[in-house]
Parts: sequence; structure tokens; C-alpha cells
Amino acid sequence: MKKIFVGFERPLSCRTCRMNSLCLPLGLDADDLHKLDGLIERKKPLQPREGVFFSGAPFTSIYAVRSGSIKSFCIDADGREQVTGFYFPGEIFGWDGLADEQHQNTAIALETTSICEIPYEQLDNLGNSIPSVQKYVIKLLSREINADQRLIALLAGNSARQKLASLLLSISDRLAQQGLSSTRLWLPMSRGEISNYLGLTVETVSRVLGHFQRSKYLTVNKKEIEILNKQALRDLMHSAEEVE
Amino acid sequence: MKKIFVGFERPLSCRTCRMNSLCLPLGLDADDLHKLDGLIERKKPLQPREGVFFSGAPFTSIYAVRSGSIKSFCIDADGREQVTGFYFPGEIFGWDGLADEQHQNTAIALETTSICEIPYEQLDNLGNSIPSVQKYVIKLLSREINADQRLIALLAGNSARQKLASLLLSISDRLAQQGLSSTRLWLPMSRGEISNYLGLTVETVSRVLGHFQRSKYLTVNKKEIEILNKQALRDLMHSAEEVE
DNA sequence: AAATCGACCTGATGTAGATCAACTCAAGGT
DNA sequence: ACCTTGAGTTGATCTACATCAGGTCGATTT
Repeated sequence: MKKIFVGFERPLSCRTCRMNSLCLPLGLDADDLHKLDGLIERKKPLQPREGVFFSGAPFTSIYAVRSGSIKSFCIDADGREQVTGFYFPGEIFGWDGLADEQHQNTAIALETTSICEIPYEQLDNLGNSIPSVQKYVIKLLSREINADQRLIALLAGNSARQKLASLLLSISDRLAQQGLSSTRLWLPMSRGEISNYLGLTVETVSRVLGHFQRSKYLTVNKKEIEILNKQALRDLMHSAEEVE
Repeated sequence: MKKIFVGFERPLSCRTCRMNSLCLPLGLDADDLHKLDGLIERKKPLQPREGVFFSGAPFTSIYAVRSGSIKSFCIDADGREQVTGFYFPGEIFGWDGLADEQHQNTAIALETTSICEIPYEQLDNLGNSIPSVQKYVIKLLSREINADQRLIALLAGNSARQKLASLLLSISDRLAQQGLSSTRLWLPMSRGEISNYLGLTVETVSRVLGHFQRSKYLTVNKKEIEILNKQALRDLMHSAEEVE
């Protein structure tokens, strides 16, 4: 069981990180950027299923995905797991602990994943002297709100096909933002995790993927998806009726 | 069509506002509080269905409900309305415009409603000199995220009965925080707005309310609800099975 | 290579909630 | 007083998705 990430390129600073324009583009000058660098911990890669933080744990940091992927979930009153989000490279997670100073969700790696840890107290201190830091924190939070509200709209008013189409398009877009292929994608999460996230069952996810494949919208090979007809998936979102 | 709010008690400052402990409890000293007072506009009451802001409009302010209630909603790709939130006295809304500097949602009054408008640019300026202001903004945003994620969990994994029980309990709790009755409540929104919010139909909402009434959990009289057995509603959330 | 296991798929059947349709009731308008 | 309108309720029927029950396949263990 040897490490496979021997040749892994570890950015030494936010300045040279290839996702610096997405992660914390704070408009900082060289000096301030240096300070930011100083507080970010680049952790060693997480193993698949390894946890980042756990529900109930005190909130200390937020995290940026450098490579790999993360799922966050909570356990609701009746003990069932509810997936609340998937996070891909360039995305920031962990805000759920901020309001009450303890995490509501648990976050785990879906695959071998490397993340940057940003201790919140220090970020906050930095924000006291550099208002643009706090402004950017506020912007990130408001983006999370918009994303959550989009998900609420998706869950409340859409069919299984629309939900799945929407998720695939979302993942495609987010990978494209990282300069990765938007048509060939590898789903790091299981069918069970997808179905839970979308409020469906595994069987339904499986059948809908089968249907999409038969309709030539995409091809499915285990966790590999190739999108053949992105427009068809988009059209699915805009009209209740589908052309068979 | 004369004004019915002649005797309406209008707080002259945040200091004397009866919900100051909920609205913006920033831990400000008298001097700072005075500055905050200076930027808050106490608008004249909104008529029922009157809009506060509209989807696509530039983001300028956030708003606090002083009395009455607000619903916010967006129009998704296929033109359907999707309710994203209800807001009661002491609650703050309008964050949805912050990320992209324009509102995603439209917000309208559900009844005669008075609100405070807080121009965001000025709040932001205040935040530059008083870090605790920005910190409180951040706290409010993270609460909104937690609330949204709770709704996501509700929509993804629960039955019609659980959804409705959860909404009623939530409204009850929020009114109780304002010192109002937590058992006798008046729903300012229509059945259609409830059903849309919960991802159900009007008929289902009607039937579930009927069921709750027959089970002696509550009594329904149009928009008036009296909760008779709050524990039964809570139990509904924690177990899939229900005792008939 | 046989057995075990877990993720995924597929078919048959069941059901919660949607849809369709008819009705009641209260509020305005003329 | 009568008509209209819209919100709400209630019943009959339909259907998308859940549930249940076998399956396949590939990875891991023995």
C-alpha cells in the first residue's frame, strides 16, 4: 500500500498556486499575500473516506480543495445521513461551523484529496487590518447562499431527470472552470451519495442514467460519464416535457 | 382606503427598537450605535403584495423585518416561481444580491409589513472602521447558510407530513423568539406559497393539515393554526413511522 | 479458483403524492 | 341581490418514484 502521490506538485505559496485566481483572489499586494501565505497550512493528501472535520467539532478553519473532492453531510434527527454538498478543486468549504462555532456537517474526502487549511481566527485577524479580506469572506459566503438556494429550487420543484441533469451540468461547469474537460467527467461519489444528495434512491439514479444513455445524451461507464449532448440536458431543465 | 397604521409605534432609533437584541446586536458603544442609526432608513409600511426588491435589480441594501412578513422567491429557467424563504419580525433578508451585486430573488410583503432598510455600502463603510460590524455580517450570512442547509435536508429526505410539521414548528419557534405565542399562529402566506416552498401541491398541504387536525395535533381555521400537540409534530420528524 | 463482499443494475410491484375535477365559501364589484 | 373571482377543500384517479427482490460484475480474501 505505497503512496502513489510521490511526484505530486505541491505549490509553495498562494502566489504560484494554479488556482489562486479562484481560491482567494483578494486583490492583495505582495506584502499582504505573503501574510496570507503564512497562515495557510498545506496539509498532506487525505486518503479516500478520510475526514476533514466532524459534526459537533469546534470550528477552527475553512478549507480549500486543491485536488480531489470532498463531500459534506449531516445526520438529521432521525439518524439518516443527508449529503449537503460536493466540493471540487478551487472550491472552499467548512462555512457551516461559523454561525455556532461548531460544525453542523461532517466533511470527508471522496478520493485521494489535498486541501489547504485556512485557520479562521487568523484569517479574521488579517481581516481586521485588511478590510478587503473580510469583504472577500463575505462574498464567498454569499456565493454559498446562492448555491444553496439554487439547490433548494432544484429539490423543491423538479423531476428525477431534471435533478440528475442539473447535477451533471453543474459538475461539468465546475470542472471546466478548472480548465478540465467539461464533457468527460469522473464522478468521485457513489450512486448512493448522488441519490441522497438529490433526494432520490439509488435505483432511480441508475435508471435515469440508463435512460440518458439510451437517449444518447451521454455514455456511462461506472463512474465515468461522457456527455454527448449537453444541450439536451440543458433543455430538460427548461421544460417540463421531454422529447422521447 | 385610509391608512390603518395611524397609531403604529415607530421606533426612533435602534437603541429603543424592541428587537434590537435580534436584529443587529453588534456590541456597539453608544457612539457607534448612533452611527448605525444614522444609516438605517425606516420605511413606511408596505402594502400586502408590495415588492421590496426584484430579481435582477442592483443590490443596494439588506432589510430587517420590523413587523409583518416577507416572502422571497425566484423564477427558474422554465418560468416557474420557486419560493426560497419566508421572513418574520427580527429577521434579515436580501443577502441573495450580494454575490453578484444584483438580486437573484424577488421579495414581497405577505401582509402590511414594515421594514428597516440598511444600505449595504454604508454598512460596509461602517465595517471598515468597526470590525465587529463586518464580523456580525459574517455571522448573519453563516446563519442563513445553516438555515438553507436545514431546508435542503428537509426537502431531500422527508415526507409531506414531515415537511409541513417542520415548517409549522419553525414558524412557531421564530414567533416565540419575538415573544409572541408559539401555539396560536397566523400563517401570512397562502397554501400555494407553502406548497411551493415545500415542494408539494396545494392539495397535499390541505390534506396534511386535515390529517393533523383529525389527529388532534392542531386546529386549522383558514390561516389560523393552533398547535395542540407540539410533541407529536416533533416526533414526526424523528421517526419514519407514525402512530395513527 | 472458490467464496465473500459491496457497488451497481434491472424487473416487478406498491404507494405517496400529483393531477384532474367538482365543490364551498368569502370578498368585491356592479 | 346577483355575479364573478380566487383561495381552499375534498374525492377519484393516475404516475413517478420508492420499495422489494434478484441479478451481474469486479475487487479482495482464503
